[in-house]
Amino acid sequence: MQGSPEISRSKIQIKKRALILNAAERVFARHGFAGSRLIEISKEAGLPKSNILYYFKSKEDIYSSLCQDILENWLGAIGDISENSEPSDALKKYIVAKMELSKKRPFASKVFAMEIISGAPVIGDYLATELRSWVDNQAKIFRAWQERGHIIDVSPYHVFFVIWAVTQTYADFETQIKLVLGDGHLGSREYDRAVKAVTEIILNGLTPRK
Amino acid sequence: MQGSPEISRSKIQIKKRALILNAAERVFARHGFAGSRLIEISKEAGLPKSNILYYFKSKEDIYSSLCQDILENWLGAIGDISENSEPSDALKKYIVAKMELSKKRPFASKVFAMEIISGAPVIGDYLATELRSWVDNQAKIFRAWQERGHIIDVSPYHVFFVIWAVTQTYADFETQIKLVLGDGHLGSREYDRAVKAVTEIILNGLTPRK
DNA sequence: GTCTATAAACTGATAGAC
DNA sequence: GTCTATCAGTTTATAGAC
Repeated sequence: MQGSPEISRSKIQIKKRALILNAAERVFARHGFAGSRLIEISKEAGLPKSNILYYFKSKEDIYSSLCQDILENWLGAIGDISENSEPSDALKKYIVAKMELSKKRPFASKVFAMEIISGAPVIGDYLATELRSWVDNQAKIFRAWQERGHIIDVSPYHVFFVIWAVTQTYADFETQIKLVLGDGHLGSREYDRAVKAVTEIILNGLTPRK
Repeated sequence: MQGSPEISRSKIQIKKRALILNAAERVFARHGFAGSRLIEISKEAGLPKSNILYYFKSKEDIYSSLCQDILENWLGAIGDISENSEPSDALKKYIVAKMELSKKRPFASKVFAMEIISGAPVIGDYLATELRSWVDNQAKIFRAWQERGHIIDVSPYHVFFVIWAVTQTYADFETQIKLVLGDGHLGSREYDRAVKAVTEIILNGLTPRK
């Protein structure tokens, strides 16, 4: 997960690399790293295969560049949970932001899902360091809320596992959801229903009863 | 998803096929169908590669047999939700059963996750017919509960998507959970905490406030 | 920068000896 | 039933013409 800070690229390089990463995202989302073929990425990108290996030195290079790109995009899109806000406001914002991300970039979510199911060979280091310390910090805020009686007394870590699971399922298991709903596509109306159900269940679920 | 009812097999065939399917479950869980190699399955099973293709006619045959096996196992392990019981009792039973299945057979859960993320080419038909009609029936029970004011008014379908996502995350994203918790393994103590958190959040989340 | 040709290694599956 | 040998097709990656 080391950055590539010193590499200077021309305009066309930046453009083509972005085109290839975009195509790779769709291919890796469907077959994972090991199951994906360069020729499929090249077809998806509308480029000859050898052109792909001109812009990236290997299949692994494409994959790790993609993972890094997704990671940076996600970190930018989702903010922290601030201690000063009301728990319900802060959590709602977080959940809605994650649901929007699932809707906006479902293939990125699928690439991550496959990567983690495969044992996180590429992003494992990030999970164990940056993500872990981020969750540790958020957990402190949760504990403060719990001491004030604002949310129920459950492990904050598992609250995050629940939120992640639920919000990402609408990207990762889109196929299943479509087939069970009998809908050709997960339209905006159904997606709104999903956001409503998810936020209601989790927020209500975390709120104590007197 | 058609059964193979008429095929008679000797004892050794049954035994070796089970051994191979067990090995294949671990391999497919890690790399998905397209990313898995017969040689890896053979190593995992402790058999020479050509022996694998003596007991199964192709890689696809292994995979679809495995999917069918998992499906039957799951249908047997998890019962329906009965209308007559209290919603909280019925739902708690269902959630705990799903959590136990995730703990007991995590690789099976991962195979399914990868299959669905890949667009469900093999189990798609099952999802669109059997699973869909099962959920349709359960949804009616939910609607009855909602009319009596026993659970909150959200789409029953999304309640299932939430429950599935949360219970399966402890199998599928086990790697991430371990790394974030900083634990070498998801021990029984932590798993109990997970079951507690998940059931509390969902049951509390579905219970109306007067 | 782009594309054809091809090397070098691998993969699913089969044939046939034991 | 088990195992070695091997075929035919594929895959990543490189060399070199344009």
